[in-house]
Amino acid sequence: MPEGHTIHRLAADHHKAFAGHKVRATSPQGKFSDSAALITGQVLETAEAHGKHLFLGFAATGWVHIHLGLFGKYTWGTGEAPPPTDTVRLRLATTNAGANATAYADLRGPTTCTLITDGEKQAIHDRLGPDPLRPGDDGGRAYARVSRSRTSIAALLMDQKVVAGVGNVYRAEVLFRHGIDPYRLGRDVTRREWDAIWADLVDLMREGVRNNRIDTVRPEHTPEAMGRPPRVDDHGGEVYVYRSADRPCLVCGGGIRTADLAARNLFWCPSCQRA
DNA sequence: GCGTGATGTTGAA
DNA sequence: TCAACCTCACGCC
Repeated sequence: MPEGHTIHRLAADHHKAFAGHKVRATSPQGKFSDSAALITGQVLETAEAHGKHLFLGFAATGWVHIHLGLFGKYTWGTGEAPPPTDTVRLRLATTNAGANATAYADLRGPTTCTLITDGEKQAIHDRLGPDPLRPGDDGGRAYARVSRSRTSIAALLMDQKVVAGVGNVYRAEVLFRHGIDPYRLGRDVTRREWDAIWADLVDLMREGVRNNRIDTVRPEHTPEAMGRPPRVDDHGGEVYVYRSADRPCLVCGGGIRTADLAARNLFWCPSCQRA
């Protein structure tokens, strides 16, 4: 689940469910118990995302900083919350006992779930690059780094100091959509190419927030439009190359390749993506 | 029941 | 470059 679109969606969902409400916070799993005690009874003022970082704002107490890492997941529900399982790091629930349906959110498996100050939050923003999903963030700032770098564009896109929020799926897909070989060096990416990549990330990731999944295939290339069997993938969305090494390229019919790059799986179509 | 892998990041070697 | 961390679903006995 967790690339930037997931986190921005979570920020919006927290806002909708909890903003302006006193919350009840518990940590059945234990690691957040002390902080949960401080949060309980406080009003959630705001929820914000930058890249893959989620910030829940409680005026009196500071911010809850959450990073899902690779395994972190949220489960949402309305009505009476069932007894939490013992891996729930943080359960937030509304406190109104009246006629309104109560809401709860269970967080499991995050890399980070801690209480931080304004200053600590600012330090996180400072070390993150521009985020295609933050209005006003500037892709040109990312290009300043990309264009000076002898690192591959595939590695640069995953570097959160360069662009915040892109993960392994968007990385593979946006490079495919722009016909760029993942091993091309950053400094060999033109300004025009980068501007197109950035604009595309803005579109794709907004769509990702809307649908809560990653879809990158243009209508004319869907398996249906190409007369191929529909794709079944547990990640849920329709993609060109991510985890697709077992099927022909939707555009050229050639083989999708996969390789290790910096301990992550890379996917690309060598005939559609030229150096 | 056991082994595996996954949309991520950090910190030590 | 590598191990560590966090959780769960899936395939294969």
